[in-house]
Amino acid sequence: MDKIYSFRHYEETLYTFWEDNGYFTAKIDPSKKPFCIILPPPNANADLHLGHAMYVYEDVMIRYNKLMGNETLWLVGADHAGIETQFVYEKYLKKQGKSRFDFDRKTLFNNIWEFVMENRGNMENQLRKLGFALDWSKKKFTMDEDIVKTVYLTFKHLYDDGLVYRANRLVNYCTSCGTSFSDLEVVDKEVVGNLYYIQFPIQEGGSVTIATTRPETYLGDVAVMVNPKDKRYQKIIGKTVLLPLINREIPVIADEYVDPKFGTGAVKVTPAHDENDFQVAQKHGLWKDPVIDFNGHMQNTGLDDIDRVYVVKARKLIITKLEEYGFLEKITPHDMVLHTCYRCGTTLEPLPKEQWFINVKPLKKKAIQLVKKDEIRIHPKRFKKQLIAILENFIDWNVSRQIVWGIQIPAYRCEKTNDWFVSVEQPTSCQICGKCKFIQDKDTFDTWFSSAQWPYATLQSCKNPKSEIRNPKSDDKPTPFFDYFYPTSVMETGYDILRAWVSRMIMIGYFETKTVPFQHVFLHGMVRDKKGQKMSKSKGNVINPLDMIKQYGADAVRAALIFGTKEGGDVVLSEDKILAMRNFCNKIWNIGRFIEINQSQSSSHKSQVSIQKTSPKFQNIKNIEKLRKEFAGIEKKYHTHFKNFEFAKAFDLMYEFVWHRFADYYIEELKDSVQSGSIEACQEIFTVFRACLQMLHPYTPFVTEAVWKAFHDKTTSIMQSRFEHTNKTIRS
RNA sequence: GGACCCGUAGCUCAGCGGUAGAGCGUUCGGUUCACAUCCGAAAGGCCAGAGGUUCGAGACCUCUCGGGUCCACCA
Repeated sequence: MDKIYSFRHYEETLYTFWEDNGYFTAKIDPSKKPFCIILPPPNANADLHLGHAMYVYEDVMIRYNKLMGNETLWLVGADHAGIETQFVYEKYLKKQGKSRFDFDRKTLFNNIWEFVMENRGNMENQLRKLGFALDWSKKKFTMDEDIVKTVYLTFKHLYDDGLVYRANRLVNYCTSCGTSFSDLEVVDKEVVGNLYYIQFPIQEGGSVTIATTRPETYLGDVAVMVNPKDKRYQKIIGKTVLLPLINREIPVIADEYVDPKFGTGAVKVTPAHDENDFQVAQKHGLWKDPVIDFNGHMQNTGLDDIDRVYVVKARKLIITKLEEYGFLEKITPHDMVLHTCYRCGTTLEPLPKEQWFINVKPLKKKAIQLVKKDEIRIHPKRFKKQLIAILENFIDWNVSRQIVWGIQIPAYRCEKTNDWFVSVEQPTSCQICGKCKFIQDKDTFDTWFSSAQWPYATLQSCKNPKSEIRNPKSDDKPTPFFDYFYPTSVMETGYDILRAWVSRMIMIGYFETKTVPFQHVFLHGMVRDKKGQKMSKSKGNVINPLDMIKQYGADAVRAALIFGTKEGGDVVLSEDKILAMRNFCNKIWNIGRFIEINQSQSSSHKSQVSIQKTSPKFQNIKNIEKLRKEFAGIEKKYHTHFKNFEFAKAFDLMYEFVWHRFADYYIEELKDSVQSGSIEACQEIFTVFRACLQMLHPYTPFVTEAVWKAFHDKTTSIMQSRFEHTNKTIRS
């Protein structure tokens, strides 16, 4: 063994060794306990960042379970990441002086497909560099044919159960990007805007002043609304207001919703352009078609010189006009939040658009039950409350996206009746009228809709290598891996996507499979820099995991993400810490080297050994026994931590023990007798060290395997070994 | 407005009812003898503040102050 552990000589070779010899490949073994984790699929098109490196927790669990003798599957896949990827591709097009409008739908889709496929390998190799024990033989992509089919089937099932509906709802629409966004994708921007006070004349005499930040939308108003308890306005409720400049008549209505303290206490109601107004108007049975179109231009306002004018410009024109005619009372500055497009920064326009929605009420009810009853257990515990709150507040899910890069919604509109039907297979004839040419919805699914099905969609599509004969009937195909590994054991992901992903997997997963998609959820924290700031390119504090791996080795980077952290807490990562962990890896290596040197020595001095044996040093025997006892305690604690999902604690424990107790104390104390060939001392040190290698292996797989091979047949792996003391120390 | 997390050594963080800890940094002393990517030693803390529970509180409870995150609302 070399003086220093040089990870560069080992990492790639060892990973290839593992992969080629099938150590990552899951089989179906009914005699073993299955343990399965589905890797949250990274964006196929993007490089990994430090957040992805946090999936090391999954590797820790997988490798631990392998050493426990369980049959493990860590399933790897890639996400098409709809909006994100299309955005990246469009930037790429822009560099070439083109845009998405230069292509038809099909060509654009195919181009993005090729673009993604070219880049996909990067991400996969980066996962390998991290040492992840992923089963590459079963890798999946969210746009694989069989996955798409599953997604279609789920949608059909939801549709058949009456949980899918089409509704004219307000969506956050970006008039520049030409697409709508989910609430989750909206970026809030705090600005100082204006509050405009406008006088509306009342037909019966007098006037009422309303305050608004969006004066141009008054042309789409359906009512003026006041609080029924507001004494100032009691007498105008039920009267008729004449909208300035156009003289359209609208009623004054009353609703608790109005806050009397805000503005003047009187509010204009514009159902087509404001989410709250939309809801209130619906309650009162009021509606008026939009006065802003999907390109951001005014329409149907009743004012010829305003129609077809861009909305920002229209606002100025209208204000000038209102002022000119004496309707504008005053303008005051006002702190407000703009909903903006995360892609281009344009202020999003709430616009009514027909979309597909999923009624989540029954789904979330069941999901809440599952979480509350611990059918799905959340680690760390504090996230349980948070998840329940998230589920309780879940509103109906808009799954339509107006982009090309995604799974096209399998919904078809009859040209004759305008009714819709949903079909998993490409229909040959209209299922409504039977003869028309029907048109498929142009929209694609929200990426999270396919992600929500990932656990069962992937497992169902895993082929059993032994029984390739498959039933052609799609609903009745054999799904041995699904049967064996589902529900999966643990879903491990960042706490930031509890809402977007975890909650939806539970809802959809249960709906489709009638069981939980995973038994445990383990959430990791965010990676931050030395100062506790989020890493971002603009701050220039981004640590590239691959650079660090190149410099310090994968084991060091992995260990640095875990060492000294609290479960679910954010991780502060610095180069210093990675360096410290590299030193620890070297320490592991050198303990092995010490043992190796002394083993060969003691075997060459066999004659001396027996002499040594007849003259026992009581001190050393005492130390050997002390070590044995102390290590038994460490083993017990280690396995308890794993049982409690306290992976960082288990690692901290090993770090402290291996370095500061085992190496610094015991080896130093027993050094003399080891070097003079004491068999007892050598054996005990080797036994403990062997077990330590196994216990460290989930965290630092490379160095432990490299050392392991130094003591064993080179064709074997530490991954074949099993914890020896497990029966004594833990109960399953 | 609702919820959650965090204030512990110079810095970044562990500690979850019983003698204040780690990594990095600092100071001093050590390399033929596994490792200088090392070893030994040292300095450095009213554990944010105030009450309370307890024989005993960084730890549990209440409040205050300070930092962060998520959600809701914003005419």
